Amino acid sequence: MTPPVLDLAFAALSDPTRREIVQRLAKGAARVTDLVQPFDMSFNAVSKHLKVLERAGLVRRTRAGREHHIALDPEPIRRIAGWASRYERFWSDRLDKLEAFLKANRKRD
Amino acid sequence: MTPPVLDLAFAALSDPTRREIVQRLAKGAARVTDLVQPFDMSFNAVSKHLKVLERAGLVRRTRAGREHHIALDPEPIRRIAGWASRYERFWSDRLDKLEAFLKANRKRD
DNA sequence: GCTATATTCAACCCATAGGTTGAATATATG
DNA sequence: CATATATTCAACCTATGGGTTGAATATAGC
Repeated sequence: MTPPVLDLAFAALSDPTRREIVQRLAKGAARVTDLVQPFDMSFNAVSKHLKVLERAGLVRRTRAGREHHIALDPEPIRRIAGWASRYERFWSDRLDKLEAFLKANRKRD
Repeated sequence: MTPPVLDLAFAALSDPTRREIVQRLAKGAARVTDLVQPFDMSFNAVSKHLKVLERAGLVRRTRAGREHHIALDPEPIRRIAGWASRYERFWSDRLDKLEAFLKANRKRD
């Protein structure tokens, strides 16, 4: 049973619009309207993207009157980095590995 | 124009079955049949997952007769790690950031 | 050459994703 | 109070995802 936290985080970040929002939020929290502004897309579309980010835990929402303040929560990104780091060892010697495999499975003649 | 390489890699890794396949491949290349075995799922379903991983560049396929040998290409994972590392700074001081934001936007009375 | 094995291709199904538009809701402000 | 602003909710549309089954294709081995 893999907890779905990585599922949601990876899925949320697979959309370029959402990654752009995350990047924007790295510079500081913002209101929904502020986040809509750079995009050529309806307000509602961005609002939906924010809900996806929120569900994935990448973003926290605090209501202040009629305004919602959206702040980055980098914890899921940290989890992703942790997951990816398991393959660091690979980043240097993948060609060696492939070679070794091909050698091991070479037809014996 | 963000090249879609991260889109594809993040999307591919959002599925737990595919992450499991990647993990399995970290131990060495394998044939399609070998990769199907651990899953309670049709051969064709796994074959489709492999195509997704291949399209995302996470996996390389070399045909050897009727067998296809699937090997991990960790480069996209490296790219993801690079993307995520931009938020490392955040991993320690996000609470400070949130606090600062709330303070800055506190109603003046 | 015939049969078994490894694999993809194609068609289909249903759920979800990403976008739209048109309300509804809640809070500010003159 | 009336109106403008900030935001979600709901319904809809089309495309894609993940799975199935049933071929088709290519290679291996007797």
